[in-house]
Parts: sequence; structure tokens; C-alpha cells
Amino acid sequence: MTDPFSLSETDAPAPQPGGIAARARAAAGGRRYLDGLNPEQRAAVEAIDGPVLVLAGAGTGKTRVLTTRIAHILAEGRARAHEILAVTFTNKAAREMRDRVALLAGPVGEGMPWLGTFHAISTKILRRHAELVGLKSSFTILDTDDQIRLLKQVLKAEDIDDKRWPARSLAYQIDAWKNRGLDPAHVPAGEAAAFANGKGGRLYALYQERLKILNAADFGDLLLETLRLFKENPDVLKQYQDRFKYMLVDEYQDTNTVQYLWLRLLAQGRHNVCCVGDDDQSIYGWRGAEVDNILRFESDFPGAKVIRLERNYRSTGHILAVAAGLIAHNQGRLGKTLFTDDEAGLMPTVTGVWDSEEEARGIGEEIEQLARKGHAYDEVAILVRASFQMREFEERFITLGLPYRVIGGPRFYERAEIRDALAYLRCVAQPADDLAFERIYNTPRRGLGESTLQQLHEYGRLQRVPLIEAARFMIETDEIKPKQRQALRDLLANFSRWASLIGEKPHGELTEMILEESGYTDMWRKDRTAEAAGRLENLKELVRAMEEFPDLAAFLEHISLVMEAETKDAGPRVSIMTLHAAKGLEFETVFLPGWEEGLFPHQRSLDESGRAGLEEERRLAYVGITRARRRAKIYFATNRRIHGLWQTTIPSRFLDELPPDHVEVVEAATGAAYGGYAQSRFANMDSFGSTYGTPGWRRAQRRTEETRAESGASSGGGFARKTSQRGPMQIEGELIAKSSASSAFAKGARVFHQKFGYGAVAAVDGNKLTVDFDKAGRKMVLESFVEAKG
DNA sequence: AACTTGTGATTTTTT
DNA sequence: ATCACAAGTT
Repeated sequence: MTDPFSLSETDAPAPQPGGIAARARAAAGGRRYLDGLNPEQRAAVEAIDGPVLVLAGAGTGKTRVLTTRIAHILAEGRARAHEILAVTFTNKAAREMRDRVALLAGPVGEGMPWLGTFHAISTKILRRHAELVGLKSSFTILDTDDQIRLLKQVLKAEDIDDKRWPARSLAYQIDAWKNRGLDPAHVPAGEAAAFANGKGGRLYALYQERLKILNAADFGDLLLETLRLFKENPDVLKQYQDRFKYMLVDEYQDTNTVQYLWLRLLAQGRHNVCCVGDDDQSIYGWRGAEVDNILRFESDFPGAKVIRLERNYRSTGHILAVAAGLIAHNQGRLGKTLFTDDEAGLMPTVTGVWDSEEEARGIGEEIEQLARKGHAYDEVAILVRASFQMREFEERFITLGLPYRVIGGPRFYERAEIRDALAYLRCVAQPADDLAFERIYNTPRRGLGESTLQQLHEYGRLQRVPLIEAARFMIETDEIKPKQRQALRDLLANFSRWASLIGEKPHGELTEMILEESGYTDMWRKDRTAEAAGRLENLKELVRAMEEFPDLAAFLEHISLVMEAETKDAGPRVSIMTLHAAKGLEFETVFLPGWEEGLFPHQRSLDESGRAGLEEERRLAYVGITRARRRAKIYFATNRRIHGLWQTTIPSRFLDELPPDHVEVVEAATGAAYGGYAQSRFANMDSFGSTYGTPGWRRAQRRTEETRAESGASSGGGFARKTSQRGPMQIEGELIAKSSASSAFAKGARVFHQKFGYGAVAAVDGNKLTVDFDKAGRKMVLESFVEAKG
């Protein structure tokens, strides 16, 4: 709360607390917004011409630099608000930036039409030139649900077993291609062939065709089609290059390939592009983010200035030291060293507990203790690696009566009832919206099933008309059974009646009427499950939210890209969220449970991405620690239930990587935690002191641990032996052995796999093999799962 | 068309 | 263990 960057000091017209010089500048009508910036921040703000990369470590005032830079450009008269492009990843970030610019620069800031997410800005551009990419400017934006429904249809039409080739995976694959800027024609042949026995590329192409027929774009298209628009229409590109005199990009480390290409095209105009980011906080590689974009910036944009923000205004000394010590284990980083003038403060703690239940209990107690000392609940957060960890905390907090809230979870507009309600509105307002129609045509139940829908599809395809129109025709024929025909007729009559009321009735009321008359709200009222009441609440909230828009069309336009969940706050609460959701936030006290091998770093991340995966996990740990202002409290459990089975776990390797001089190891209340394996490891942390620090020593230590455990002398006997032989040793072996040495398998080698049978190695990537299996097709497998077959 | 049983998957998440 | 989803059954 004592944020030295609090904006109030810069927006108030009152005399500044900034000393004589500052006051003199203010009196001279000077650039007060620059006051209080440190030299690096100021350099980042003032270097407005040419490409600039601002490497902004956690808590170094990144958003402040971005917003002040915009204010500076405006104040200097270098560009007007509509000539600045400012891109963020999330709506939340965009909103925050807009608000803060408004505080600095006044109402001009609010009028920035090109401040928004990549997707929102792309949509805006695309609607203006839609016909150039084969869409109408009224195109609808499909979300993931619609996308999957459509893909299922494509798979069915191609007669592909969607059990073996799920629509979900195809959606994921297509998304990945789009993230990399690949349209169907440019997907590498090998990758296109990998899905559904060679049909992947064709399915992608068919899906794109269907999208065009439906006049729809999915999220990936918004970027990819804009890119295509720019590439195929140099005049259009030129127009935007000229328009955007200055460009700013937030969270540059999260850009994927399309976004990078999109930016580069635009930046080729005036070269005034400023990217702000932190390679150490890149945690979205799994959804296409390319850390390389930030690592390559200087070569991509020749003559670029690179400015490092390393002065941290958030955390105390020990916390920063621990974060720095951990992240130093990553290779492939640009390298920054955060420092602070703040006190050393409390050391982060590491606490071992017996199991996840004790973990929840212990953390609950610590929070209660803090609360008794007067700490606010909303200054405490629990950051988990995976969402299943949340439940145990929730249960514990409910019994304790400790107020908490879970951040993340299903977003408001993704909830079934909201999507259903929206589908009704889409059917009424945009009668060509087949996907919306399919969604609600039998919701609530009105006796319409698969076979009737099939008939409508058939006619629709034949006549090239949307489903609703097909239905209008079909109800006049005998082809549909009487009962179904009547149900359809009623539904269509309702659609028409509601449609005629658009513009007549306020859209909020109209929506209520639709939900009432369609029987939709009744459906939930009759539902006696626990969630039903909440769903009705959400529908009310939806109506309330839409009333803030001038009309239905405006609401529908916004809904697909920006719709925020509500939650009016009922007092201060402890926040429970994933580490990913915590990026950009900060708390006085942060609890970091579950630091165990397999969970954190997550096994799957290691399996799928090897060393890169491990480094991303480490960055995630870094993000977690740097959320804390004054207290960071790490926990690990010796036993954890995974998929219903209790498993013995060993402490995360990240714990070993924390600088011992800055960490306090806490004995768990029960003492149980230090039985077994945990003991040997953490006892070392104290007794070995500084020797402990070298990576080589640690690796050696880990290799000998097995031996030591087997002797049973120093640590917990049989218990330790059992754990040391499992899982994590493999991880270690794999990572250390395989990252340096090359694979034992060569391209073309014949191999055998327990599940997929015989096959030939098509490619080798470290410990991962791409194998063409005789029966199962192309798969990527870990080397350790196949054996050589001559 | 609605209900029942069986199968498989189960990190992270925005737009 | 648990849940979602899909095929099989009534």
C-alpha cells in the first residue's frame, strides 16, 4: 500500500512533494509526470524514437513506464491519442493501462482507440477490411466451445473416429499452427500428416472453409487473418504503418509468432516500437509464447536501445535474493539482477509437512496467526501449481471460517447458462448463426434430437442456407415427424416474435422475456442441484451487465472478446489461485505450497519439453516468489494424493537451488515431515553451508543419494530407500544425461513401444523421439519408453 | 429421446 | 478417486 509509485502524486494539481526542482518544473508547466522516476525508468520513457526494449524485472515499475511513456508522447505533441498503438494480452491489462494513462494525461488518454489486446485491435482492423480476407464485416467470433463443435462436424464429415482423434486435440493443433502464423497451405507436411493418419492438413483446410461459410473467425484467425490482410494488401498495411506513429507492447515475452510477425510488419513503417517485458517471467510457452522473441529483439530491430529496470520497489532483500538465486539456474536468459534499497526483511521459509492435509492445516494456522497480529486477509495469497491443490485449502478454510476467494476458475461468459442465453440472443439477432442454433435448439428439452437436426443439416447443406432457414422450410413439409415439427414451429415463431421486438423493447427486458418464454429459466428453477440457484443468479447478472450497453448489437460485439466476471467484494479475503494467475499481482504474504518433484516442477512439463520445460517451471517459481512483498512461505509435503492414490513425494529440486543464506528452514509442528527422505536433503542445507551452492556438487550429491539411502545409515531406513528409487531419480537422470548426450536412437531405427507397437524413428530431439508406428501412426514418445528392435 | 453404464483422462489459460 | 463424455440400453 506504500507503493512509491502510487499515481496520486502525479495526477493531483496540488503542490508536489518532489522538492524545489520538481515544484519549479511544475510551475513552469513542465513535465511533472516524470517526477519520481528513477534514471532508468526515465530513460525508458524519454527514448521515444526508434526501437526500444525495456527489460523490466518483477516489481520494477513496468506499467508505470509504459503509461508515462504514452503521457510523454502526448505531452510532447509527438502524436495524438489515435496515432498511438498500445497492445496488451488481456483485457484486464488494457483496462488498467487505459485508466492509468487517463490519470497521467487526462481525458485524452481515455480516448485512445488503439489501446487494447492483440485480439481486440485485430478485430477492429479486420472488420474494416473483412471482404479482403473473405469475410463480411459482421463476422462472428467463435470461442473455444464453438470451435470444438465445428471441428466435431468436420471430423464426422470426414468419417474420422473422434475417439482416437479427438476434436480437442485437433483444435489444439490448429491453434498451435495459427499461433505460429501458419495457414493450411504453409503447415509443414510432416506436421500436417501427424494427425489422423495424414489428414491433419486437410482437416485444417476444411475447417477454415467452414468458418468462411459461417462468416466466422476463431481467436487464432483474428490475428492470422489480419496478418494475411497486411501481407496481401500493401496499401492497407501502409495505411496502418502511417497511422501508428508510436507502438507500445506490454508483456513482450508472451508474444507468439503471429503476434511477432504482426508487430514487425507494422513496426517496419516508422520503427518507433517499444516492447516491455521480462524474459524471466515468460510462463506461457505451452500456449505458443516464444521467449525467443524477446531474446532476439536486438537483432530483429537493428539499432534498438535496451534498457534494464532492475531496481525493485516491491520486495525485501531476502526475498529478492532467493528469487535471484533460483532464477540464476536458468540458461538462455538476458540476465538482470534485481536490487532494492529496502531492508533485508524476513527470510523466506521452507516448511516440510507430512501430507497435503497438514499443509493446508499449517498454512491455515499461519494465516490465523497473521490475522491476529492485524494483517489483512487480502494481503495474503496462496499460489499453487495446479488447480486441484486448491480444494484442500478451501475445505480447510471453510472449517476454520477463514474468508477466502478462488481466483481463476471458469470465466463468467464461459459458463453454460451464460453461453446458452447468449446463443438465444444470437439466434434472434443473427439468424444465420448455426452454432448458436445447435446449442439451444433442444435446450431446454423440447423433444428435438439428433435425427431431426440431421435432417436440417442435410437440407441446409443442399440449399446452402443456414439451419434456421432450413428449419423454416422443413416445418412446412412432411419430412419431419409431427411432434418435432410442432416443437420446431413454436421455437421459430418465438424467434420471429422476439426479433420483431429488437429496438422496441429495452434489450435487457427482451432478454429476460426470451429466457422466460423459452422455458430456459424454468429449466433451472426445476433443477434441484446445488448449482442451479447460482446459475439463475448469473443470468440476472448477465441482464444487468448488458443493460450497460446501448443496444443488443453493441453488447454482442463486445461479449465475444471482452466480458468480465463481476464479483463485488464482500470484505477482505485470502486469495487462492494458480501461479499463472498470479502474474502481475503482489501480496504482503505469499504461501507457495506443493514444492515437490512431479508437481513443481510438473512432471508433464518435463516430459513434454525437457530442459525448456524445466526452465519455464523455474520461471514460474520465480514469479511466485517475486509476488511477495514481505513474506514468502514455501511448503512441501512428503505424501500427496495424485489421481486418488497416495504417493510418496520428494522435495522439489528448486528447494535445493534456493540460496541457503537467505532461506530459513522451519521445523513442521508435527515433526513428521523430516522423517525419511526430506531429512537427508534439508539437513544438508544447514550443515553443508556454502559448499552446497555449486551445481556440480548438487548433482553429485543427488547421484550418491541412492547409495546413501540404501545404506540406511544416515537417513530414514526403508522409507527412504523406497522413495529414492522412484520417479524423481528418473527425472534427474533424464535431464542431466540426455540434455548433453545425444539419443541412443538414430533416425530410421526400428523400435518397439508397449502401447503403440513397432515403428521407425522419424526424428530425434534430445530424449524425445518422433516415431512412425506401423499401426498407431506418428507419435512423439520419450526415448525411455521404447526399446530397440533390429 | 432419455437413461445407464463404461471408458479414459487428469498443468498451466487468454483471446 | 472423480468426473466428463460417449456408446449402449430401454
